[in-house]
Amino acid sequence: MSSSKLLKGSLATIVLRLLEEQEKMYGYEITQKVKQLTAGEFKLTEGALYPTLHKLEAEGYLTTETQQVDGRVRKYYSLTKEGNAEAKAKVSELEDFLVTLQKVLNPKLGLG
Amino acid sequence: MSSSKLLKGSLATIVLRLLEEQEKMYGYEITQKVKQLTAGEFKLTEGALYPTLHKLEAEGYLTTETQQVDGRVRKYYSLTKEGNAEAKAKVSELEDFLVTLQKVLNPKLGLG
DNA sequence: AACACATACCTAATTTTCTTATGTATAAGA
DNA sequence: TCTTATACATAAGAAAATTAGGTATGTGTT
Repeated sequence: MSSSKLLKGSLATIVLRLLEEQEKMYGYEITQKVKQLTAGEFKLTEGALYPTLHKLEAEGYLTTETQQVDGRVRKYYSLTKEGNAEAKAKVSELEDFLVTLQKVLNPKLGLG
Repeated sequence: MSSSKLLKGSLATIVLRLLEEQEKMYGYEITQKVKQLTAGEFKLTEGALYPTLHKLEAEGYLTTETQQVDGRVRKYYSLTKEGNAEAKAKVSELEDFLVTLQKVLNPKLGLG
């Protein structure tokens, strides 16, 4: 994920989250979805995305099926049962993290 | 920073932010402050912190002064003028990032 | 036809940033 | 004396990105 090099470590969570929303997605589609959702602020690079997808598949969180569309191959990813649980866990973990981060960035809010 | 291995890339921002709040801090103090602010959820390790402090100093964002307290050395860090600007910039950048991240994690809120 | 651009996949080298594991040294408390 | 806390530091390795390439098809433009 590019454009600010922040939040390294959240890409897998983002992918899992998107697949919760949308049953099946292919790699390129994911890059476009992120671009669209963030108005171009996150530019998910392929060098980051594909290895992440492969890793999630290897870990048993995603399954794939390949389709031919207009002569081009699309590899659709979807959540396995374990992937569904992992998605919930990871998103929850990330949200907790963001709340905690706010406590550091904005100490006064948390301590009165 | 430990305990969830998330948000790699935000440590420098956190350090700069804390030094905005408190004029002078030394390394160990920063680890304890983060621990306290996050109720132990973030465990800032020394292996991550010290190199970050050294880097920020090398970049001209921090200056140091050493003090002897109870026979132990403390190396106090404070923001330079450039460090002050960098702190504002980095915190702002991180906050923007978090807002954008929410759009991905919670698409429905952003798109109606 | 030639060319650029979008679609669609992929990997490898490098860099950044962390974790883990050490090492040094002093002070305080059991 | 031994452990824990304070206080600094570095080095090896892992994780996760960036950067930079590679292959291939379709579409639109000149």
